[in-house]
Amino acid sequence: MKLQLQIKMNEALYVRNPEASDLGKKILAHSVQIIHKYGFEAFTFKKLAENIGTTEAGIYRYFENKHKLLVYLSAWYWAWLEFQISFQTNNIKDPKTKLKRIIKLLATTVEDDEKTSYINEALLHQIIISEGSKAYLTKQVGEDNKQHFFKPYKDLCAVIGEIITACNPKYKYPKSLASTIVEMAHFQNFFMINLPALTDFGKTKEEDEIIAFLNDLVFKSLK
Amino acid sequence: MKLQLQIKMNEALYVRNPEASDLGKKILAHSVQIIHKYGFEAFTFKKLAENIGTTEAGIYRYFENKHKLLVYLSAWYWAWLEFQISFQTNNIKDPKTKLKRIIKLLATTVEDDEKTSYINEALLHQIIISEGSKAYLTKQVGEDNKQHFFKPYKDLCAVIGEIITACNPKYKYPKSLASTIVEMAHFQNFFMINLPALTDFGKTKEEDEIIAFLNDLVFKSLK
DNA sequence: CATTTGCGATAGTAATACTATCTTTTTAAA
DNA sequence: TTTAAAAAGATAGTATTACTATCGCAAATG
Repeated sequence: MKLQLQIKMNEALYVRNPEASDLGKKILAHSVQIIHKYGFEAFTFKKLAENIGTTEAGIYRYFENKHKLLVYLSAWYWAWLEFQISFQTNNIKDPKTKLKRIIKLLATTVEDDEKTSYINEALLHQIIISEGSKAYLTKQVGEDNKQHFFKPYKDLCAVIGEIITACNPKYKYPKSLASTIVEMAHFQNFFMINLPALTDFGKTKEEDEIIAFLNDLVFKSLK
Repeated sequence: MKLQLQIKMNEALYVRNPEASDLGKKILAHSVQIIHKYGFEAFTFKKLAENIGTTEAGIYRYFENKHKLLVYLSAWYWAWLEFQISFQTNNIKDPKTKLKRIIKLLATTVEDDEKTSYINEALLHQIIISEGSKAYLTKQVGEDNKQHFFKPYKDLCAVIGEIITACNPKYKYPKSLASTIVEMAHFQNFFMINLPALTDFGKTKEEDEIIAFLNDLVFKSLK
């Protein structure tokens, strides 16, 4: 028997639950492929529909617009990542070891997770690196936040913030440090590949160096 | 006599130099206003043209498309900020004092600079916080980088990286730390205002706390 | 005085981001 | 097994966006 991981998504993110039908799952699967290939700007519902073999109207039955779809994918990613983290750090008692493990998970290219058949996590991870911030860098961020669209992201940062506090209860900026390492795990990766002058890893292009940088940053901060 | 600060911009960023004519300056001035008010997604050349009292075709004579205009504004901002920084830290010899001053300049709301009449730096600063990353978070980042569109940003980070090295020549990640503080000076500000759960400053919403956080982060890293 | 240039005005096109409606197929409850 | 509701397919249509092209006037330039 195969385990299936189901993530309960905020209902306001979709018109019809894409995880509850075949077409819905295809929409998720193919949108990940297309956004990864062409970028979010060039991604349209028409292309997606053609790619799946359905019509534009068919997509609109699931998602109001492409922004909502991006927010959906982003929320899904953070929820999935939080599960990965809680799973993979489950037995670790020492908060420092735990934090190290988390940094590694944040900054490492993920492999496609068999537990979720329709979403390719490896591609989604790439998408979140280069398109993820566009989910909240908008004029509607306030509205979207009121509807709890960013809850998975905030939850993850909260969890990391608590572990930071467990490492050093006197440290004054656990939440900001948490959001810093989450953002930087992605940005330093993007810079390393695309704007290498902004990093110290341009030559080797090794994720391990990003991990070393983030560990240095965090554990010196907590000393 | 009034001093005029002229920033020499990359010629590939525009079709016709906007700083060399009246209409061009109006395009810069009004695009800052409109992007600030409606956000970059809702900003169109048609709205801009109507706002100025010219036609769409008139705008296209200056900028190929709105992405180029955003990259232009972003490049202008970083070039302007680097000048501000070099000006305001000119006499400071101690690299630590210098770095502190820079962090303050990065994280502080700027006032409109009288030296540049047509661009409102205070608004532009806000724009760069919420739209700035969209200049490079695209599929064309490689092409754009080849044409040196991000040179002002990279130059600023390089300058900061050198001061970091001057503070502690043994520190292994000066460039990554530089890009981290530049990005975080903006992101923590955005989060503080829009997604306060991601920061430790949600209650007070004080820029000074962001500065304190960044100082803590940097100087513990360099110890 | 001739000429470039800058700009306004107008027109047109392909693509995007939707909305609406009607029909057929699938599913699931009576 | 029938029946009706839900999902999906097919088609059409609209407003807006993101451009490109052309023309002619007026001011600056040489």
